[in-house]
Amino acid sequence: MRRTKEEAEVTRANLLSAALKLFGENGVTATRLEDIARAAGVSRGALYWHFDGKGDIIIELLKTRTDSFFHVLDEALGVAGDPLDRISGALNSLMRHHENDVVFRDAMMLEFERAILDDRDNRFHAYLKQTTERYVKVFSAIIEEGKQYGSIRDDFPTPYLLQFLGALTTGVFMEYRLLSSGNALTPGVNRDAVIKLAIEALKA
Amino acid sequence: MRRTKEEAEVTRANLLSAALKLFGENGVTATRLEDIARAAGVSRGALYWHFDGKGDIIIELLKTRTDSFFHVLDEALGVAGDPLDRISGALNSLMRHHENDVVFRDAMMLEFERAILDDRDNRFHAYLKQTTERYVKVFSAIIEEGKQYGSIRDDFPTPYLLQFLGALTTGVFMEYRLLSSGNALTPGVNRDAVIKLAIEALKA
Amino acid sequence: MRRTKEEAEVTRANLLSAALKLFGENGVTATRLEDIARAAGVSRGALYWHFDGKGDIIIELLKTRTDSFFHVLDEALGVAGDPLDRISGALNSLMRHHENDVVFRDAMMLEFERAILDDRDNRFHAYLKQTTERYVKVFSAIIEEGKQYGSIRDDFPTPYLLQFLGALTTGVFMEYRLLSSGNALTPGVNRDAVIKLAIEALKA
Amino acid sequence: MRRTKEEAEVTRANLLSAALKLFGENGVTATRLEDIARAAGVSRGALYWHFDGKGDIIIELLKTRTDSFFHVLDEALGVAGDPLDRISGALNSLMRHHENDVVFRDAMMLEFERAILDDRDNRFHAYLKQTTERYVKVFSAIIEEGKQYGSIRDDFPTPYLLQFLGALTTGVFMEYRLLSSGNALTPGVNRDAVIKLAIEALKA
DNA sequence: GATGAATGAGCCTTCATTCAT
DNA sequence: CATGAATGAAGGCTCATTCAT
Repeated sequence: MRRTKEEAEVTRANLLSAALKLFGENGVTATRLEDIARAAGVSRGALYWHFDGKGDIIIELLKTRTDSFFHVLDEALGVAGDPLDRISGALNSLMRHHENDVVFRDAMMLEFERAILDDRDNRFHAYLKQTTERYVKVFSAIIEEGKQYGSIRDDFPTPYLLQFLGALTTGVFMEYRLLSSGNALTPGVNRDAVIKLAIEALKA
Repeated sequence: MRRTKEEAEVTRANLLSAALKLFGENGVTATRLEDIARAAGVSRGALYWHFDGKGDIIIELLKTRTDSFFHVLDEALGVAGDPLDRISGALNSLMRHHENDVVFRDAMMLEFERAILDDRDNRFHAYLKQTTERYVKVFSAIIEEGKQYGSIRDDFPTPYLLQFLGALTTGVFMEYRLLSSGNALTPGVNRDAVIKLAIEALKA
Repeated sequence: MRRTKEEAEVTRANLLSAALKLFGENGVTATRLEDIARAAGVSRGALYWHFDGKGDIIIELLKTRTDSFFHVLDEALGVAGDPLDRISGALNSLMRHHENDVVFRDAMMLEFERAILDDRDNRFHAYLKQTTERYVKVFSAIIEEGKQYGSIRDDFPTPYLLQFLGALTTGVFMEYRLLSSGNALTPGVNRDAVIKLAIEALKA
Repeated sequence: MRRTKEEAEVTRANLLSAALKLFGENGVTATRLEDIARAAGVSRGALYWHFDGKGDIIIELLKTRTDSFFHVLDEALGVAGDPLDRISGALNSLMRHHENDVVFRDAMMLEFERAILDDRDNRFHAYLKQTTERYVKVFSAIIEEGKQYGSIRDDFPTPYLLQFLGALTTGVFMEYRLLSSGNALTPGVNRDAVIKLAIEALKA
């Protein structure tokens, strides 16, 4: 069957979103290409026309993930005002997306997959590295800004504060993930409380 | 061939520790029974003499994990003095073990494996649940104690403080994990800083 | 590699006939999927493309067996004339097929495989039941007809005559089977004699 | 544990009867040595002390089978009187044993196991051959005797009558077997009717 | 662009057999 | 005599990947 370029694009997009959904639900390893193809309504052969294989799909998704993460982050941090408030807003925004946007959550969780972490041929490493570095840069900047501004404490080196913030964020993300597996510590995440406590810890 | 009862116990122990090590290094899914057996210096058949299969090994390891986790935790919390100091000490102890004791770290990380989280036949769920519940109980108690004692803030419900603490701990654990994959935010975890910030956030 | 639909059908048919042949020669249990695939000139993977596994192949073969058995039987019984003669003709026809058509013989013998008889998950049972019931119905009818017609003895209930006939048929079939294993009672089956004796026993 | 000679004999006998029972219930192939040993209350090692392996057990059982079969047969045929009556009695006796003596039935059925029929290394063949030949000799003799006596028809060569009789017997045995698998033609075997019909067919 | 067919490597599991104790 | 531990050869099945059409 000959298809137009637009139809092909649709197929490609369907494959990607099907893959992300299934990766999120069942994990990268447990998701077969067959599953992805079926969910996208095409055959495995079609998948191989659009992508070079499983790894290629993952890379595409990692790219998208970086984009959507920083899109949310930049928007939240890019407002005017006290940097600490903006950090608070950013945390809130990230967590809200995690809670409400399943695509966003699936994309974030991709990062914690062993299949990606233990990247034997270093295919994915670059994409993760890139995110990490940008994350560090963005947050370091705003923390520095907050110190200058006077709202963020000055008695800790920025990397330490960054680490505190990063760990907390990661931990909350994991809680969301554990919630869907029924293994979370508490029956739900109280966004406001966690953020308030984090912000207080950073406060000058 | 191992013949005596003691030698068999050694074989069994070797299999378990080989499994834990390999699960930690390469992930549960990527670890083949063949790998475990070879690392333990026996054949796959021997593995099946001691265990019912991969799942059975995982369950044994999860049991051990619970034991070692609470062993560390109880010891750290079980001293006299200000509950907040004891929490601080417990965090320190857990993180130190994570840093220095690779067996401990591998055991802790087992919990975040998708193969275990997405427990289709609910074989592992009970063991995770058990840990989670005990963790909640232990930490809730000491937080309450701290409130009574006057060193922990009283303006947040205990579950919220617990969640904050839990997320931070999980996040730091993940950082250790990411460090070994080369994907951590920072080149190392500064234990003291993270703990100090966390404790300050809880302080009355 | 077979690519077109027709070629795929050929592959499928080859797999089935190879399976039947090997089941007949070596038994169901002793036949490996590898053997079947190799005999059909394809890989084991191809086998799994066409069938769900060994059990699925068996079911297909059982279906075919029912068809070919009743095809032979109906044709032989469906002529005009004395029912007893028609029974005689049917026995003759079945035995001749057993002697000359190795595919027919293998298909018939499938039924006596323990792997099929001791059908733990009741997958095959339905197919056997179906054949048995139809066999009983067909032969009961013609025996009744023969009684009416006056050529078959009336002093025995039909089920008893049916049983006599069935046992004799089964026994002769087993003889053919034993012949190929070199364990038969006699160096060959004398069709005419056995049938004549059976028919005389039934005669009014 | 050191055991006396008598105890060892008991173990051996237990192993044999456990094996026969399990072979009868689940088939030779599906019965594991582990099953046999467990049913006999010993370990697999013990089994290997008494026997050389699965094949050795089968051979022992085949020997016993021959003995018990001819014991029943000889006793029934060895009376005085009309040979045809004695054949009738023998059939009755064999069928009665099949119906009532599970050990006898299991022993008889052993013969139809593929594992034994398709004896690749010809280990069992001799034992089967021996039975077959003796069976042929015994029945040929009594048929000849019946012809002489005048009660058995003279218009068929003895081998043909023998074959008729043998097939019928085998067929009835199979019916007993199928009964326990739930696949028999009729809900039970009517011994008297089948025998009467067979005898009439042979009658002079 | 897409499909259906086929490959082949790899994994889990079973089980007869061996053997030190 | 008997046990428990261990071996190793298969066998069934899965799945990423290839490719003619």
